[in-house]
Amino acid sequence: MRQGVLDAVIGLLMRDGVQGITMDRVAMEAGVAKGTLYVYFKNKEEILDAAVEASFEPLIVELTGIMDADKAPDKRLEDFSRLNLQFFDEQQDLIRILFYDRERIHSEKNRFNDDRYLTLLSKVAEVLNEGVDTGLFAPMDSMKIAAMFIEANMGMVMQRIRDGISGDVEQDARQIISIFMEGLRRKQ
Amino acid sequence: MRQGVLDAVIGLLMRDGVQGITMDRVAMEAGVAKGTLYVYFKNKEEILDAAVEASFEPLIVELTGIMDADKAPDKRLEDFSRLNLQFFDEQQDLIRILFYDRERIHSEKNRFNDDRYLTLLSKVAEVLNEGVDTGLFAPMDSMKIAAMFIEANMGMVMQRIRDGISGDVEQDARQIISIFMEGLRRKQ
Amino acid sequence: MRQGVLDAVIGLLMRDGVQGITMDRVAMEAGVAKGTLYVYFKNKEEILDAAVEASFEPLIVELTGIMDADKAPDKRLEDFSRLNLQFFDEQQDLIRILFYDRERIHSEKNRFNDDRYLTLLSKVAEVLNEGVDTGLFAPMDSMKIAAMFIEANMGMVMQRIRDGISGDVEQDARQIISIFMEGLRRKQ
Amino acid sequence: MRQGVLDAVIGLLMRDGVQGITMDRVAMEAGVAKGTLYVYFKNKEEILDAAVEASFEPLIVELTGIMDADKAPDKRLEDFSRLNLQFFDEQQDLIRILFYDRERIHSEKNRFNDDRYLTLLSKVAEVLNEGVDTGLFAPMDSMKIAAMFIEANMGMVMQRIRDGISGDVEQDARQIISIFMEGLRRKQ
DNA sequence: GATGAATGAGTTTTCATTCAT
DNA sequence: TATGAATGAAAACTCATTCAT
Repeated sequence: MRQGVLDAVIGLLMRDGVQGITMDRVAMEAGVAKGTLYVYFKNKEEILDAAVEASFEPLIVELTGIMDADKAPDKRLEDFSRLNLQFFDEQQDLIRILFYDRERIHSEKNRFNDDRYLTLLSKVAEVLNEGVDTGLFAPMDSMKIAAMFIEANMGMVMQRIRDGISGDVEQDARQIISIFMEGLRRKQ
Repeated sequence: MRQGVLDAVIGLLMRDGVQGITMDRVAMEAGVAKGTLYVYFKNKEEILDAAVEASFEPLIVELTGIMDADKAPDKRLEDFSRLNLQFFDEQQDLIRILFYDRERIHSEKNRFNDDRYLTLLSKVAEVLNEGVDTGLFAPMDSMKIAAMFIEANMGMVMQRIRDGISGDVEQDARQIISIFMEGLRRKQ
Repeated sequence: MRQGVLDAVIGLLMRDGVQGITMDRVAMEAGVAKGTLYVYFKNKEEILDAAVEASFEPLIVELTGIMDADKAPDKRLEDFSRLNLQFFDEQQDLIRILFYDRERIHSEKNRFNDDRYLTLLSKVAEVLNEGVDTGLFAPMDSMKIAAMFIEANMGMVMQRIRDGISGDVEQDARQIISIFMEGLRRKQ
Repeated sequence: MRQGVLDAVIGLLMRDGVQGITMDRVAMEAGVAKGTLYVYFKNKEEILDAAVEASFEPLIVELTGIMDADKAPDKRLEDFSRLNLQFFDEQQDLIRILFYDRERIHSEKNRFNDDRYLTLLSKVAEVLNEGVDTGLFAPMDSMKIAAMFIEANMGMVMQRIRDGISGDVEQDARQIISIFMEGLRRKQ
């Protein structure tokens, strides 16, 4: 039931965007009565939050798993990029939710989203630090670089979407890693 | 008058976010009657768009100028990063608007924002292409890299804000450029 | 407009009681759109409070005037009783509101009603004190006696209503005063 | 079970007032399922009525007993006042219920409350009549005076509560009786 | 008897927009 | 131009009641 409602929200979110979400529509889409929504969720905000949470859960879990994997740091970052691109290729409409989500990141109300994002951020920073410790990377302010890395990945995701998912994931993931590993400069 | 209304919207957007914008509040903040808003703007959407346009106009103009400057491509990218960081250091509340704006980028309604963003994106891509042409950069899919670059810059901006604007702009700008130029890998 | 809404509320309150008040009905009765109600009042509670306030305003004003009149204290109390009985004879449906109102008096939310009631209470107590000062009354805890006096008057009002407004006002007012002046005991 | 539900209602009534009563809350407070309430009571109204009935039962029983006691009428009235003050000193939150109850007295639905109140009223009137018959009191419209007496007692109760239960019960009870017996006028 | 999930009609509230002045 | 009172459609939310288990 709860899950059914969340699925309905995700569906509507994908189809009509955040502004298109009304409790009426959610109820209809979920095939329950409007009042039922309030049995499981306190109010609209809570439904939206739960839906966003639910839709990114799998990605977060997998990305976190990757960050903890037993591989070289640069390989893990590459896996991160690959998985990220894949996920949004398949769920590109979720981008819209992501932006909804991101806006909330900086709102005072929603600590949870902050936490989730920040946890991932820290995980990436840890991997960068590992890379520094093992002599793979030069010393850096790892939190800032982690933020850059995540956002750069999202930039690539969005550009792919604008292009209509052109090019394959593998190649774009390597492209990201190549830049972060080697920079843009031509090697002579 | 028109400008006063736009300033009011910006103020509200900064203070309360997109959800906090109502025509009532805009009118009150601008010190005009609600009906007056409709003398200058067709509807709410137009007001929002115009306000976002107005607030990012200076940044866009300057960034565009930088992209067209007569400097080496890598220097121009460095200037881009520096200006970007500076702008958001001074106007960090505008971040909220940015997210509003971003969400709209992917909505079907708002061609303008798309255009503005895409124009900048193209400008950056052009610079990258110039760099490729002059042998400074290796060949690349310049639109994707441009998207990554812009988003990576925003990642840095956001991390700076989360840190409470720690570290100076100059250093962080160089950090971004260093990564995109040289990558993360330790030089032996 | 505001007044029209209040009149509508009073009308509904008299006809259907507090529970029968809905914003829909109020709007319909007042002949305005539902939304208009929210132009003049913040919410339902405020409308109810304002309506109760408005309906007792005349009585309060007159009773206050009587308490300040230039007459002997016992005469003023007699006038109080007479006016009170008269008012509720004419507006007996307001009794219902009064009871609604009284409930609110002791709720934590509604300071205003408290104030209004307490002001009248103090006025009556003052008159009693004057009577004590001039040697007309024996010393007393005037606030408590004032409360008793007001409530005793309301008891009479209610019994008159239960009886179907039997007996004339003049006689019942004198009855009240006679008790408070002379007590129930038979004079030999 | 039934009693547990009634206790729950009383508790809620005391804590949050009439408006705060929902079947949900009653069920939760009583520690039963919502549906169970409908096994023992037909609907919400019946629950409220039964709860009010239950809470005033002890007072009513005792007051009635006092009215039937084998004492002089004025002594019985004094006992009435004393018991009344005591009861509400101990249960002052019940005042709220009383007002709820009073509102209902004048509604068409609730015959029971009316009956209960009117029974007490009649009892008091009977005592007054006895007093008249035995030559203790002057002739009077005993129902009206009974109503005044009861309400005057409630006025004292409420003033005591407003004062924070100042003064002792004994003294205030005597004060009420003194007024009804001798009036306010100074004895020379 | 007891449950509690589900209901949906009814209610309050919001707010972009209009329009007579 | 400027106003601001009025609108009403749409939205959020409440809660007494039912019913299959």
